[in-house]
Amino acid sequence: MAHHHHHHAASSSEWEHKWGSLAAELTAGRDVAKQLQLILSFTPPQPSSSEQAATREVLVQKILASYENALSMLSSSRKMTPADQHHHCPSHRDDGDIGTVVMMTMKSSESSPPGTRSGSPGSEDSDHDLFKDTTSSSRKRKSIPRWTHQVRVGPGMGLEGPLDDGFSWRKYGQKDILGAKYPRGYYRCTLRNVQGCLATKQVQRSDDDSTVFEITYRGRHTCTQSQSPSTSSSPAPNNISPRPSEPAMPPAAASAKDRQHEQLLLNFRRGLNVVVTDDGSEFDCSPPTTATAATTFAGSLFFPPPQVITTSDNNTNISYGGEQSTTAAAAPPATVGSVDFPFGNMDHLFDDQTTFTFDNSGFFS
DNA sequence: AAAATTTGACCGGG
DNA sequence: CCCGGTCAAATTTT
Repeated sequence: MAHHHHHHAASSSEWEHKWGSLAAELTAGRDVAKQLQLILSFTPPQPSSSEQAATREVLVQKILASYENALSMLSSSRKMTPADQHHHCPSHRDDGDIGTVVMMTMKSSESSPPGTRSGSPGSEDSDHDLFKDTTSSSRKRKSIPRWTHQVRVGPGMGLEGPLDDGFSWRKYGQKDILGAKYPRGYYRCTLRNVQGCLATKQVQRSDDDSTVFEITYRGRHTCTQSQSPSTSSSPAPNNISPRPSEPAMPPAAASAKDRQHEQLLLNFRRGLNVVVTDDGSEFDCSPPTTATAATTFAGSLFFPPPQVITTSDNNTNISYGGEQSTTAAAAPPATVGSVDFPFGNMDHLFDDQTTFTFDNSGFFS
């Protein structure tokens, strides 16, 4: 009954494949757990059930800790050697959960040299971020914030996923990518010429799973996009992909700013310190040493108050400390990660003396 | 008619 | 020179 396929090579890749899927799945779980934690933190304090609130937090924290531990174990046990460009589909959940964010990756200075593998975008991660050393003063100056969502659309269902982030895009190009089965579509914010919003995104259909889209965003919206989602209660039936080899066709839906905030908060939660120059390019800055003021923000736990540093260079430095994280004592992710903070050109919006005020939703004003 | 997409040219980094 | 990202004219969609 049990097949003992222990062919050295063949099953090896399969093993790696499974391994990658595992990592991806874990990462996804962790992210979702983080979201839940976030949501909980936003929940207004219920005096009547303060105990339950505490319990909930504890529970979520345990879940998160489990994920973190599993991930760290996984990564310590085996580091994903980029030997083959095998692309693993990130998740196999199907319980009616369609059109969901599967995974998000953030890389600033990602280089894709024309070498062995660069064909498959989204160099697999699933662990890297925790151990990124940011402590080095780091003056990388040139990288435009870039993060990738992997989105899966369900057949026959209206795609409500982040394929539509609530923003309106205009396609300005399409390119065949070497080694990719499907062309890559280039989109930019419709209000580029109106408000100078430099946000762009590119959509790439996955090579093997045509239900998976890799959406890479570059730059953050500076425009005041209308979220106006409540136009009609009955969302028009959107055809998902009319023809093959067509990357994506985002309809229109809701929650623009919500999503934005959500993402921003997620970014925050991962711990970061960011600098934005007037150029629009981002700039790493030294981690905030004032971890002493680990005040509870947004009603509860994690991130310490933000630190806004404005240089005389008309550059705006927004630095954030890492998370305080009360996770299991085993794996303290107290390391401060470096994440790009994608603001567009804030030059128009702020002066070098503008004071940023972060509200509960993580945004500024 | 106006707005959005298509598609080859163009351009810059590696 | 190759590859990927963008421009812009032509063309299609609304």
